[in-house]
Amino acid sequence: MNDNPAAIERPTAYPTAAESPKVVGQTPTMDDVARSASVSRATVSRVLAGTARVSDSTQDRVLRAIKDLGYVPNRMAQSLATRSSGLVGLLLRDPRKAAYGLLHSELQQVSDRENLQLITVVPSSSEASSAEKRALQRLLGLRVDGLFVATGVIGPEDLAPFLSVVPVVSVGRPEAHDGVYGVSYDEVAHGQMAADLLLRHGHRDIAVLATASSVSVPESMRAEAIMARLLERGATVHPVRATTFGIGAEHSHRIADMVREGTITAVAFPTDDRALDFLTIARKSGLQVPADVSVIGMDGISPAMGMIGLATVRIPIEAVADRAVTVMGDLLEHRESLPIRHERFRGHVVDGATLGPPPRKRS
Amino acid sequence: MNDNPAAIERPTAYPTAAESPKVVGQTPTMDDVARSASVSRATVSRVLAGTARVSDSTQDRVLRAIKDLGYVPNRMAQSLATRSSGLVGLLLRDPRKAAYGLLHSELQQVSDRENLQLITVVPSSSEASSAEKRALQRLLGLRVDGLFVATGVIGPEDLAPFLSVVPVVSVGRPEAHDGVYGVSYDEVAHGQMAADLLLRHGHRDIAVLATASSVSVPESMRAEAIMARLLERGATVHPVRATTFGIGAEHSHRIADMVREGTITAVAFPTDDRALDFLTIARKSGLQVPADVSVIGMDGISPAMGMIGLATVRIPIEAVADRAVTVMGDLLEHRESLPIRHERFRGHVVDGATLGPPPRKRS
DNA sequence: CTGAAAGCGCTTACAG
DNA sequence: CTGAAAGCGCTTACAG
Repeated sequence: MNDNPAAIERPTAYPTAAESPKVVGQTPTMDDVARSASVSRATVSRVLAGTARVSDSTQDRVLRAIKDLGYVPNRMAQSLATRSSGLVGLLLRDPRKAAYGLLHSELQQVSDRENLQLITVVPSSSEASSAEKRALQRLLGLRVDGLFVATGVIGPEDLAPFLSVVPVVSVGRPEAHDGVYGVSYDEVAHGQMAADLLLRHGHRDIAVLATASSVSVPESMRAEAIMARLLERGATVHPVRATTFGIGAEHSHRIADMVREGTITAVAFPTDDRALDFLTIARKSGLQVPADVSVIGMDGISPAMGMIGLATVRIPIEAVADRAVTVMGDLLEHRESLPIRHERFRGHVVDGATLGPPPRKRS
Repeated sequence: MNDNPAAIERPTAYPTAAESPKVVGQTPTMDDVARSASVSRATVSRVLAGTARVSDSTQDRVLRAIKDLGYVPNRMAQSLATRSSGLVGLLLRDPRKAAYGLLHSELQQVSDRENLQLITVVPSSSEASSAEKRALQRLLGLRVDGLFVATGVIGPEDLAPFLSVVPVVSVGRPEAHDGVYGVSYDEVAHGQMAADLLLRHGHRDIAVLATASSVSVPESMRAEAIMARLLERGATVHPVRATTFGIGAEHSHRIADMVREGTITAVAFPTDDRALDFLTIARKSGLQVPADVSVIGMDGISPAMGMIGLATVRIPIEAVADRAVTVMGDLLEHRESLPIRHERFRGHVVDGATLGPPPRKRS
């Protein structure tokens, strides 16, 4: 968990002020407000809801009391009474990944705009599947009105029991259950875009890092699409199989060797991270990019990417988040009338400094 | 919001299967379980709580019924009855930033380990201060038992009214209210570490990008600490004032000019991002790093950083998250007896390929 | 070991 | 426009 040796060091502690500043008071309740404003609970509730007509003077008194007491309505009680939490849950896979971070941020923005209250739960990454189930339970226990699932491991079978209870939108994951509305990336198109860009630069002998689908479905889809397109266009494909999710340096070395042997003039990766790893290793071993080999990645999210100049395909996270929230809004309004679909959005190619024409044949 | 032109494009839609697979059923309630198991609600509750003794046979019947009905206890009702939500809220600033992403992930891990149920709310970034207040309300409305605040903008005055109601731990932000327990980074030490590293490499004429404290308190603290240490050690400091939060290319160009003029041999940045920007610009304009100028950043979080080889100071996010959760656990157990402190953790220096000895004096 | 009942803090017909 | 009362789905003394 904590591999930072400094963590063990005693922290600098600055004892401050006194103990708890105030007496620990009970949170004021609607009854307190009612009493303080000399009205009934019902009236306070009405003022809060802003729906029914309330005379100005009572309204004022109630508002004052609320302010004075620092009253915050208890949503638990509200939702119990109304049978609706007003909350939309987000099951998020891994906040450390830039793509998920951006997705989280975007979903949040759009939800806010649409007046959906988003609350996020992250399954602890250990014990992936059971953790995701527990996180799911947490959200369902909160009786969220809707659920965004942006996480890979949880299977349709876990989701199925709840589909009839709460609208679920699967976000940014390629595979989707028939009973679940899906909004995701068009990974096949992305693969084709990457392939086409390499072809356009004149490459014909191309390595592709092909992640096993057991490791990552999206990565595998991308790689397969790249290879299919290249073959279709008559290029020669040199697949390099990756069977680990982590970035394995061996792949990068293997590919560097292929460059030196003159077997390939370009290489495509299913993620920017993997491409970056290759770039680092290639440069260290004296290869020039793009003079000796052209490189393209996929994702386009990391802010560092632009500075490095890596060519890539930018996945349309913003569009996906936007659409997912719209769909959720629709589902919440007229649940049964919306036919379930799986929508896929495509991003755009980002040309970069890692792309050039193939080097002349070495003699 | 959505600056991706592809977003407008019609998505590929794959209509799937049928409409909603099942009839929309009401979520089963504890009463349903009780009836199905022919016991009272109280007994179901006891089985769920696992506290009181229940005969094996009833227990079995209840468990069966729960499974059969797919019963998930309504936490809203539970917390209303127990006056405790069992939830700890996290107010998170910006999920897009790698440092926050990692913090989020770590807090999640540790909370899980400590059996705290973490739920996260992100203030929509627009209208910073009021959005944060709304997000705060959302969490308080949920009657969280504790609150992590990992966001800069919200002021002590907004927090104050709730301090007596719910334990608050401020995480990773340097300034902290006297009434709030703080666990953060020792930015002063970090600044000194960066300064010392440059000095150790023999540099004496050093530029420091100094962010205004109105822009970012942590950045400003770091920069001030770097400069103070350098001066203390007899080096010549060339401050470059930054007054925007975004990365301004002008600063990088200015610093590059100072290198060419021979004014400085090294430069320190208060964030890796800013350092990266300089690296990019410096290299484009023909400067060699570290041959012409040494560079150090601060943060050490982005995965790309290692590949680039940027020297930096790695902030101890893991240690801070770990400690923050421990503190929260203590506060939840024996609230009044824990004196409020502000603890600061220090990270460690990461030497990198962007550091070298000062170039010989140009003639 | 088990059940009846009160109560948690709200909302919402139903009557004025 | 306003209040009394029932009910949302649980938990927890209090009695058996």
